[in-house]
Amino acid sequence: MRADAQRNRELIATTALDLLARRGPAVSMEEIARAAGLGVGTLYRHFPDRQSLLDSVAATTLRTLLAASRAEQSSSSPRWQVLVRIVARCTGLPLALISSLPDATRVDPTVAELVEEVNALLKGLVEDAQREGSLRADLTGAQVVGLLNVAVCRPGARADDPLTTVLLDGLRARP
Amino acid sequence: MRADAQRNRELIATTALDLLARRGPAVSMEEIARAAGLGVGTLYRHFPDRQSLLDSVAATTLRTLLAASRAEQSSSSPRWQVLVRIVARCTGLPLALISSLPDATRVDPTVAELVEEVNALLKGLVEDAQREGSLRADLTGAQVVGLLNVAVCRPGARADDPLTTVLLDGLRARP
DNA sequence: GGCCAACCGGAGCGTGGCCTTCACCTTAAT
DNA sequence: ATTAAGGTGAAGGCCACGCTCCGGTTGGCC
Repeated sequence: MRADAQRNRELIATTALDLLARRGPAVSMEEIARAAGLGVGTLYRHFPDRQSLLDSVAATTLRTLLAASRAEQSSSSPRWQVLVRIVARCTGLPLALISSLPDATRVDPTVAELVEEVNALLKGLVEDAQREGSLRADLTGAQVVGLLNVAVCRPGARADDPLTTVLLDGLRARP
Repeated sequence: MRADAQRNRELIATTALDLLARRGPAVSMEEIARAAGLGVGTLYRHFPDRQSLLDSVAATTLRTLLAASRAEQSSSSPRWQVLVRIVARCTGLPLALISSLPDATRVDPTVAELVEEVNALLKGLVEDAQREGSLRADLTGAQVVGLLNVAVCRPGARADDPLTTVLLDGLRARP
């Protein structure tokens, strides 16, 4: 593969991720192309169609997140700290957008599996934190993961958002 | 006006509000018509175009909310209780959707003014609660109103949502 | 009951945006 | 210099949505 081709392929992926995170899942191919400083045709040279581009971005992002989360998980820090760090990593990622907004039947099986793994890891972590006594115990693991999804994986979210801060404080166990 | 016409007009308004709250601001005229058990033509008999229907729904909703909020505000309850009750009333209303999602220039001036009034009232209430010592003081009134908007006025939100509960707990002042 | 105007229905038109293609041009690599 | 891989963006095709319109229906009134 030619050097410029590889550069452009990565440029497309990172630009698409950025736009998806900032403007939501409805970004058009032309928007991505313009933001990357390329023509639309170039996008189709690298990805057979729009869905493939989205799936590729989602898979890469999820794999990175999963690896980082596993590393974080095997640390000896309190589970609460681990959870906070993972949440910080997740903020702004278009995870919920990719996993739930397009009807769940059409998603790439690889992506679906990765989403499942991330959710399972998060759920386990939440329940561990509850056993540790640092996270409020009046919600199920699935509920916590669900509310993190809608609060944290929304377009434009940032790790130092007031919403993220307040939400994490609200998840802390009460004395 | 004939009796069935008035019934249908109200049916359209309530159905549209319900769908906007549950499915977001992109609901089509045909979706609203189907959900109301009517034809599309009937919608256009009562509202000249889609925007008018949305504006009408928004104005009615905002007026109701504003009246209820003012009543609540003049009660003698702690400001925190007042705020919680108003938030409960707001959950699920497509307020942010109507006020911010369509570019702010095209909104009906009446709606824009009502949104402004609601936001001002909320901001004042938040600041009063901060002075009262019941609401955390490390955020500006505008920030709190902003996060309430995205958290509470999202499609599918409910007053007993885990997210709403956790968020309110996170807004409580710490001992 | 009978009349009429108001009302309802939903197929269909026009439009705009979006994905995708393709014929031609550019450029990296040898 | 050569050549094949890569890039371009205007044009095509498609689809969903807003909106219209006319034939059928229904409520109000004498």
